Amino acid sequence: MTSSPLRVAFAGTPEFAARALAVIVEAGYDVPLVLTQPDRPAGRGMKLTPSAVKHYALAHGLTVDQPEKLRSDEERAALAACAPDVLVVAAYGLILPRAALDLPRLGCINIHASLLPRWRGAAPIQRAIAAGDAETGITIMRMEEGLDTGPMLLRRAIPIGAADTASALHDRLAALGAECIVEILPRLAAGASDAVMQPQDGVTYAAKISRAEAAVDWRRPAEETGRLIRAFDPFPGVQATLRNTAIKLWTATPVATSGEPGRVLAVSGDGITVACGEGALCLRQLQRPGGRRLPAEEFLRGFAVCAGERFAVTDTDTAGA
RNA sequence: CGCGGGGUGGAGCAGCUUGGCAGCUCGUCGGGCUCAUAACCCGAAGGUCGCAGGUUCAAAUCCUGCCCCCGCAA
Repeated sequence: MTSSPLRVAFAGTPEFAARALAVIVEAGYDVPLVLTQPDRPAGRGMKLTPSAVKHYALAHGLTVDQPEKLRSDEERAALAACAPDVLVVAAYGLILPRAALDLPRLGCINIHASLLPRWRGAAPIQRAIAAGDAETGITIMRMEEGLDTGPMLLRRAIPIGAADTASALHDRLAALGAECIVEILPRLAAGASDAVMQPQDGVTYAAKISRAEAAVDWRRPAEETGRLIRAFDPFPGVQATLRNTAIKLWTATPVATSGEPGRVLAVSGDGITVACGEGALCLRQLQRPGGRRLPAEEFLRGFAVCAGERFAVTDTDTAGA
């Protein structure tokens, strides 16, 4: 793109990373190698499925390497051989050992979907929504051996809307991350060294989403559960149990009434109002096993719910049976 | 061959096990009633029962193949 086009190797796996790769390619950089995770069994039937990054790379004639890890010289051979100026890493899912970090002439930089040092780690988008953060953003940083601890090159914030789901926020952050990476590459090529150390205060970690978190706890405040539902949309979804049937909750808005946690307070085409530990949630979009997400009105046609019924409050609570 | 549910008027579902008139709730349209009123009553329209083949006097239902959607799991 300039007199000395950068050789930009890329490492990433899901859709978030694919967006960044796309703009790097479109910006005209020489991308000699794309690293992505090995094809994994995924989806129904557990068919071996290539990552979003691999999909893009192959469609654009890029060279792809899919090592299990990057610990051995052999696994790093392709990366070493392509002699990149810089390695851009985005949601790759593999630890880069020092030997890998030292390979590119200008080092490795990472696109992270949070305002570091808040939400270092695997699930920054979901954690930011679940915690009720007013804003989040993208941080481009130089990579070190620590988990998302490197000095920051660029940091850009966006607001989190009151109705934002992880899906919606992911898309905006992916676009922002893509913007940021093509903004920073020329500066890096010009020898910029204006990286800022991350502050020691305000460090939090965004743990991976665990299965257990997907079960709704009606004893929690309605506001908190409402945020969790948005944070876990589309994956893994927040699950409730009524009459022994697993029901996923997709859209829910906190309302001011209250009652015994799990108790159905009101039912209308507008939604199903369920009491929480603090306040209540009006469930507006639900899904039962084998079914699609449905607006409350349509859901109720196939699964009648009456005021006074009670959702199971814990895993061992059979009241919802 | 990871496990499982499903495709039936516009929407959501039942019917399939044990083959025998296409059913329910909602919506739509027409009429009635007139403070149960986001109600009630009467009537009507609207469906190649996912696709293709097979068995049968007869298939939404049983058999075979295919397409599509979804839950679990990862």
